[in-house]
Amino acid sequence: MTEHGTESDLSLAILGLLSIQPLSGYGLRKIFLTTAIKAYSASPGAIYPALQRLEAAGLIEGRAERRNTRRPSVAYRLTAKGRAELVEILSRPIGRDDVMRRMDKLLLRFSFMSGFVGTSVMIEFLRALAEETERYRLALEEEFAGSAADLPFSGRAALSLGVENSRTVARWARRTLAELEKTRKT
Amino acid sequence: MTEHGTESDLSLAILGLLSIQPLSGYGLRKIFLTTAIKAYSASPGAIYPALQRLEAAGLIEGRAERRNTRRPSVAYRLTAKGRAELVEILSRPIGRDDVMRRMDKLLLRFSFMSGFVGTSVMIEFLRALAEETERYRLALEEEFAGSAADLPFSGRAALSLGVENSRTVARWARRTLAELEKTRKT
DNA sequence: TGCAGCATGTAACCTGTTACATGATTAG
DNA sequence: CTAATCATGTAACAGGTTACATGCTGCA
Repeated sequence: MTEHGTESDLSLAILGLLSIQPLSGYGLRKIFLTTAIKAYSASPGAIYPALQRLEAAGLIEGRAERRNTRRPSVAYRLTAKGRAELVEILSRPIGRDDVMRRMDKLLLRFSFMSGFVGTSVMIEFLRALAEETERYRLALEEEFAGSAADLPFSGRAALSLGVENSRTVARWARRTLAELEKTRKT
Repeated sequence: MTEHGTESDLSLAILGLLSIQPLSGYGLRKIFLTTAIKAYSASPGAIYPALQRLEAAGLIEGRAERRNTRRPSVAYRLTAKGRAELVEILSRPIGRDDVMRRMDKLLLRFSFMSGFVGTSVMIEFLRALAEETERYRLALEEEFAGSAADLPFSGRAALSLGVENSRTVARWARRTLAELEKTRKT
């Protein structure tokens, strides 16, 4: 089930960051502005409403800091429910659609996994990602083989970048999987 | 300037496809459902309103086919204004933000270029893409070097996939650029 | 005759963008 | 004291998602 207003990329990024440390809205903004967690809107018009939604859903909880001023900053942290929700999101199976259209979100999910879900979940995630991505790459290559002759130069080239990107992701997933399994045995 | 309702990925995909051949709403849907132009919503709730917006803006024009039935299908084609608009969109400069957050749109743009804009525009596009992507890759690598020690395993791994993806794109851009320049000389 | 696929559309809802507004704190 | 930065928010708008609704056409 899970409450509403909890399913966007931005919400996931917020939950993930708050799982590491409590942060204010502004603290989140700075992270979105200055680190590689790009792609997730840093605009106040997105962040503050998202925080309100997450708090209304009981997934995060804000405590006023700097009590003695009229404009207190609020440090948010995950609630137990929020932690459970994050685990649930991180543990979801990977579908073909995720690989085709939501690779960014998959990466975001993976980046928050360490220490939050067990190694077996991470292993399963990477295994499924490698498999689905390979499958998708094969489909793209078939399409390429079938239609390359009809496509203009730029269409053909764009499609072939799609193939290469899939290759890069699948290779990364297999390599990371191997690293993880090595660590586990040690 | 350019009218409203014309700037989304979906609108660009529609303009691009109609620049190749006239299509009905359903024809567009089928393409989104069955080819590599994934990532662009195939749902009627997105496509039909988008077509209405583009027609209202004077960029496309629908002609009723199958006149004698009560539910005619409508074949849309680009107007002169729509062609001009598409050329303008395809020719826009590439910014850092595009490379960080809108790579899909850049690829979509490139895929429609052949025959629609001159070789010099394509060359400039690829040159700028390679350059910006390289720059971005360097920034990611710097960030990786600076924070890898603090990051948990999965965060580090996700960041390193970001680096590899940038490498793949930059390499593709340089290679495609070389191909294009060779073709030109022939 | 009835079902699958062709074909078009609407309405409610959700969330991000842009632009604006406000006040507090700190460094020069 | 004043400018930059910290810090939080709202409102209008745009566009996509989901779900629903409708009717036609060809075929078994």
